[in-house]
Amino acid sequence: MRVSREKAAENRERIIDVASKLFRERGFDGVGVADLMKSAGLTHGGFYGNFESKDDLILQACTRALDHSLNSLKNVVEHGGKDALNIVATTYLSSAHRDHPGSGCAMAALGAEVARNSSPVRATFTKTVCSTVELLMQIVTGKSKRAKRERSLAVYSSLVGALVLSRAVDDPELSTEILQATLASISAGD
Amino acid sequence: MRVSREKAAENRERIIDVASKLFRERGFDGVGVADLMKSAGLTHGGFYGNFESKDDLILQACTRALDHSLNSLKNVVEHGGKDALNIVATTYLSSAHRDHPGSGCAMAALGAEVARNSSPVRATFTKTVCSTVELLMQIVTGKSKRAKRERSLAVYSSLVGALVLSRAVDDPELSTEILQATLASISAGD
DNA sequence: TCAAATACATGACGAACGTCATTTATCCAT
DNA sequence: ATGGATAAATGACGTTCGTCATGTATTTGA
Repeated sequence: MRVSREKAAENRERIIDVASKLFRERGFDGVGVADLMKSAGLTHGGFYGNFESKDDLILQACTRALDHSLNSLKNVVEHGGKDALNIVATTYLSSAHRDHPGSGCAMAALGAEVARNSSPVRATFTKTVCSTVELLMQIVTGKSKRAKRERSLAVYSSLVGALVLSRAVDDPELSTEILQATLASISAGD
Repeated sequence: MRVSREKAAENRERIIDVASKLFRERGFDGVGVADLMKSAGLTHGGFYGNFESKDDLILQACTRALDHSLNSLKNVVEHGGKDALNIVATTYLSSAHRDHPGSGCAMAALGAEVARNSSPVRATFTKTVCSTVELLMQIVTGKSKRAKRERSLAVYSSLVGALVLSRAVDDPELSTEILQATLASISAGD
């Protein structure tokens, strides 16, 4: 079966979107190509017309997920004013974010797996870390640029770590406690 | 082929040790049963005499890894005196730890994967988080027990997040910067 | 010393994996 | 309107996966 030019492009986009969601939910190895295509409403055969390989798709899906997060952050930085850091931390450390990894931070969901991946995916993650830190520097407090950068890195670490911990833990109460303690620590000015 | 009673027990222990190392290095899905047994010097067939399933081994390997980390922490808490927190943070945020996930913190290496695992493994991780926080409470500063607990949770999040980030990143300089910024933030008393 | 117990090896199973050649059906350009 | 281009479906490939039944050799207990 064939489909219009634009419908085809739309399908391609949907595959990437679905992949970026499923990878964050189940990990790279937890999603097969057939799974993926079915979730996008297609059959597995059409995959290699759109992508060179699964690794190729992983790269594109990660890029999309990271870009999306970065844009959200940029938006808050630009329009959050004085409260920007608080907004960022509160949103990131919300139970909603914790409970929906598929639409959340790829760093927290896939960071550990990416570390094992020697491929270009790591480069994309690295670039995102750089950009994220630069954005955070605009909303953290600090006497010097150096101090702001240091604090941005520390805040970023706290955010990612808290999310990973809160997701790994089985006890809802403890999970929430982790998020709130980290939020308090960040809000306290560090 | 058969082997003495104690040699068999020794083999079993070695399988768990090797598994706890390989899982942390490659993730649960990244290590097959055959791989594992070969790394332990055995063939894949003997596996199911020792373990009920791969999930069973995952549980035991995680328990071992977590216990080991917890014991290391306990040791520093008991003998580290005034500098205990600094020793913990410096060790945890060292390049050696970053570069050797196979013998390092299971929370940082497997936390995201465990979050997807509904099994008893999550319960083990939860218990370890509880114990870790209780130990950290003995070495952090804080006016009240409540404040100490909050700070312990925040420190724990920082440690895990910094390690995940530093491993995900491709650029050695940035990676080290993440570790040192987080260390500085923790040492600064928060 | 000899029989029973058992630790590991061998080899096979169905399922799922990533990949691709081929076919089918439809859009697009002529 | 028609023919070439092409998006997706079909179905198959060789691996590798987790699992297990069976075989074999050795240790252990009587």
